[in-house]
Amino acid sequence: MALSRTQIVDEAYTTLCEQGLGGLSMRRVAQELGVQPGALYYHVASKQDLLADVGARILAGAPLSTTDARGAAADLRSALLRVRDGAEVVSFVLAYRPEALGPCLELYRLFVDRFPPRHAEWAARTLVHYVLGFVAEEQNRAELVRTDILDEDPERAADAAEAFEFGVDAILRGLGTAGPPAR
Amino acid sequence: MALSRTQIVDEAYTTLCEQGLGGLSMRRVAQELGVQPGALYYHVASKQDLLADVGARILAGAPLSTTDARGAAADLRSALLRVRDGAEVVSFVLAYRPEALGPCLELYRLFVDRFPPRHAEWAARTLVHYVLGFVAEEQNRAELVRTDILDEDPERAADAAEAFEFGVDAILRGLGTAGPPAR
DNA sequence: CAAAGGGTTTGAACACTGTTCAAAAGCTAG
DNA sequence: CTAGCTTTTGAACAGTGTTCAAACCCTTTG
Repeated sequence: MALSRTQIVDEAYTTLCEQGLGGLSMRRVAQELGVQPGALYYHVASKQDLLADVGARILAGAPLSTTDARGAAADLRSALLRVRDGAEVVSFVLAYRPEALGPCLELYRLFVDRFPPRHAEWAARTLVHYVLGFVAEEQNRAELVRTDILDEDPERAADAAEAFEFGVDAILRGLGTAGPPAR
Repeated sequence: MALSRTQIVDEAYTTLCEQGLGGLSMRRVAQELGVQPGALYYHVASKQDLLADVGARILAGAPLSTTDARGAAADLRSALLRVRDGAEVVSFVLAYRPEALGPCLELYRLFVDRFPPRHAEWAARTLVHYVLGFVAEEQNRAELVRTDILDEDPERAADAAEAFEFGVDAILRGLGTAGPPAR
């Protein structure tokens, strides 16, 4: 059967899940598809181009809540955590081709009735930047643990969800959106 | 003169400023020092090890305010912006060797009299994650512009500082720390 | 049925990357 | 001057993203 862009993105996504960003090479994807590396470049302009689609797929896997910002942030975090180095990939795509990340920026709808449009977008980005920063560190650490460069830190791991929510709640409180009352 | 670790870190820092992370290779650093690549590995365990020191140097360049969280966030952003891909490097080091980033995590002192220690650290990390996420996107975009993959967006660039402060203020408001009153 | 014309894939090459290690070189203390 | 230690070399290993002429396969036309 003829190779297709979708097939390549699928394989890249799978490889990313299994091997992380460090193990995701064009050559490996090609090999997994039983094809020479050069063949990929007929369907895909560059590795970055391919990554943009992979980033979109990461977010497509778990749609964000459209009614509750607190829930949406949690949804985003767990979508990212499902894929090794998910935050790093999505963070890159956010700069490279933000339009590929539709669902992510749809988040701003949650703020649009509380802010002028310009500020609603900033509010959404504040939340997204926090989530990406938080999960990027989480996953960077996980990769280092996997290669025995770092020891696991069970205490930190156990607190991760709570620490994450602490930040989300603070941000939402500051944005004047629904959240638990200030303590 | 004999090669030294400091000399290598200096050269790596300079190369990072001039060429970005994509142009920072062990071979290039070696060449710039008039030395064979292998020589570096007598003074440095790995590229990651080297990057940890470079990350520390990035932050050392501009010490953070120790009295004002809003100012400290701005200081952190401008320290990162001074160096190409500064946020990506520091973000990695935050996971790889956080103790090398002393000044960055000292930020938590600003929250220590308002929260129990555990929460003070989370508060500091919330701010740091946001700043890193924000600047990482800024700089990723800048790198893509530099390689003509993206067009410059003057409108976004002009608003960057304001957007950044919008987020910082929201976070600090949510954390219950000094900041402008809610609008 | 054959030939022409795509679209698709190959195979090889280019110019790189981080890292290792035996051997050589440089230097200093005895 | 020489033994011994620190430092550097040079070469190699096993990869990386990307390009491109040439070959291949398949469909459509004569």
